[in-house]
Amino acid sequence: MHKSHTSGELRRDHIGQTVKLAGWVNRRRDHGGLIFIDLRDRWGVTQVVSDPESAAAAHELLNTVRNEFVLQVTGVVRERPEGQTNENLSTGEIELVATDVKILNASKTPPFEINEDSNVDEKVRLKYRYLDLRRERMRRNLVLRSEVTTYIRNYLANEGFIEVETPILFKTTPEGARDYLVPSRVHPGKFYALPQSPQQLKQMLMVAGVEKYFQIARCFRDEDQRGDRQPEFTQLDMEMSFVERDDVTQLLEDLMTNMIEEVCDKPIMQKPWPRITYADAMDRFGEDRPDLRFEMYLKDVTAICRDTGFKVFDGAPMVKGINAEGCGATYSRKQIDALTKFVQQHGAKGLAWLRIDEDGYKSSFAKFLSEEKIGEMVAALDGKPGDLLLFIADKAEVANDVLARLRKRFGVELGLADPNVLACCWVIDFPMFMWNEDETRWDPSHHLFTSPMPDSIPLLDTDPGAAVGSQYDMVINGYETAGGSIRIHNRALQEKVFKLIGLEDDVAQERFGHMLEAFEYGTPPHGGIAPGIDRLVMLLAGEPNIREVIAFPKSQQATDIMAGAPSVVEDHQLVELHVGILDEDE
RNA sequence: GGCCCGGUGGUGUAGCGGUUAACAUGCCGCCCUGUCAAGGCGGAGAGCGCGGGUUCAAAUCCCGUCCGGGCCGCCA
Repeated sequence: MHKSHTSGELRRDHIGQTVKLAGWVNRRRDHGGLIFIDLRDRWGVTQVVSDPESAAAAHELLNTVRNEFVLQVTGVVRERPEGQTNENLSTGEIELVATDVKILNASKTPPFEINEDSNVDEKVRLKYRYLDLRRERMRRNLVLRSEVTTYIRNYLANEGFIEVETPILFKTTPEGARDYLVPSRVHPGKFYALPQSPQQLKQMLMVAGVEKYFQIARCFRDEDQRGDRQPEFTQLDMEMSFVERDDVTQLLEDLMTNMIEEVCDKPIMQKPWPRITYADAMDRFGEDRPDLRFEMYLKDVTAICRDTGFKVFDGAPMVKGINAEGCGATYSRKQIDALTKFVQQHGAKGLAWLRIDEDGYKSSFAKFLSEEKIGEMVAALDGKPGDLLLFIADKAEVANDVLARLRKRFGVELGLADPNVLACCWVIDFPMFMWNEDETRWDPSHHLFTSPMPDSIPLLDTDPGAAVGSQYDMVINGYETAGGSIRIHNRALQEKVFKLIGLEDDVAQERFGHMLEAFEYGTPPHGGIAPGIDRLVMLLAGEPNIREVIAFPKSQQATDIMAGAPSVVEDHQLVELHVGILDEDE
């Protein structure tokens, strides 16, 4: 080893010992006759000091080093002089007096500061990701991520789970997201697909009698990027046999609660986690992934708004509102106009607003309504002087969606959503299907293998829209961080669901015949869930996007800026794969 | 596919029709034995993503394009 200790571990106890450290020059402070080097490695920083008298050669060499040089320093641990300790440093009570210095490697001046948390263009950070990862923020995130996965592995191993790897080269499933395809060399014209998740494979493991499976699995979806979406991402994929919904949610809730309290100092807002039905979530939050860190519930005032004589309200299927408390006093007309623009961008026709003053109202719509109706609306939203009430009148989907976005916007803008708290909850009782207007058929609201709740099985024949699925989502601070369900384990039921979502028999057979057949060989009841590791670590780390918790993320256009992927390939490689490139100029 | 924001020394920013393109930091040199974002003095470093246009004059205005980011669509 090039070092005997790390740069984070030397303390008073080591005083007098001769040790060897190796790491990077974090900072150099040259006093002429005396040079200080902050030597950094993954574990911390230790101050090295040159002694020009007893170690002239070492001093000379330290004269020539610069930031990010890689050094090996041999020296004696010494107590710092009276009044010279550094309380910001875990090693701040001691320093290493260099007796011998070796430059293990020099470094060019880095393109940005490694030793401070300065803002740097993402382009530059991603191009030099190996330098970006040296910085404290990224180092901390890498460590946190490792702690999360290590904790999960140990916990699940203790619970009797086994980790099984599943193929990366698998089969296309066109009913999901767009697949990444890999051409087959030995089968001209045929393609593997990278898995969007190991869904089918983990169910096959249940057929295989594994009973308790997990995997830290890489998943691939060829869709456009967002701050919380990358083309490849990581899930804790889990599946269990002989379980019901509450067994799965209980296990995951225990795992997550213990894990979070072990690796993260953010408190969990409520334990046990609230369980919210889909209907309740839509009613109070307008969405199925509510941010529970603050209230500002949506209030349905449709009934009040009937027969008002105001066309916008009378004609709308739904009128719903929120109370931005205190904003009546603080929001300017210009800010309200910005909110109007915001809701229009998301599909609402307009924003009806009402400011409550001490002596009356200021409003975009009050003049069209009776004093009495306005009083009822204000009462419904608990409005008081200084408040700003905002209403959307539209189809239920639009009113809910837009108000949910407004609510989340206020959560940030008004500082209602405490970034240091984790509000975890379960959303349950999802509808089994969502009506797809464009294709005039039912779409599964989770995926095609989700079982209906036992009571809902008869509804598949009579009223599919009313059927409740066994799906459960784990939501943290408004992010969907896991989704799972109890699966169908019966061929006839699976075929019925395929039929309902418009999968022709022969297509179902071609794509999922292996599963249907497997269900005929003693498949146990089973279910599972898959938390997204990237989002989870992002929330624990308090980062604004998942790129910050992925060592080598892709850009928004799905490229690797450091290596330059994707790239052109040699013609002979294409020939081997029986692949040609279309000329798309026309 | 669409909308929005951004691209100016190595890095982060200012400048938004006429400037010697400014500031901070980093970098280089000299001085300096107790600093820890060390300090002092001096210096080098960009012609403003790229291409075209308007203008007497463009980093500043217009068009196109590339790149990064946010969002809509998309994400069973």
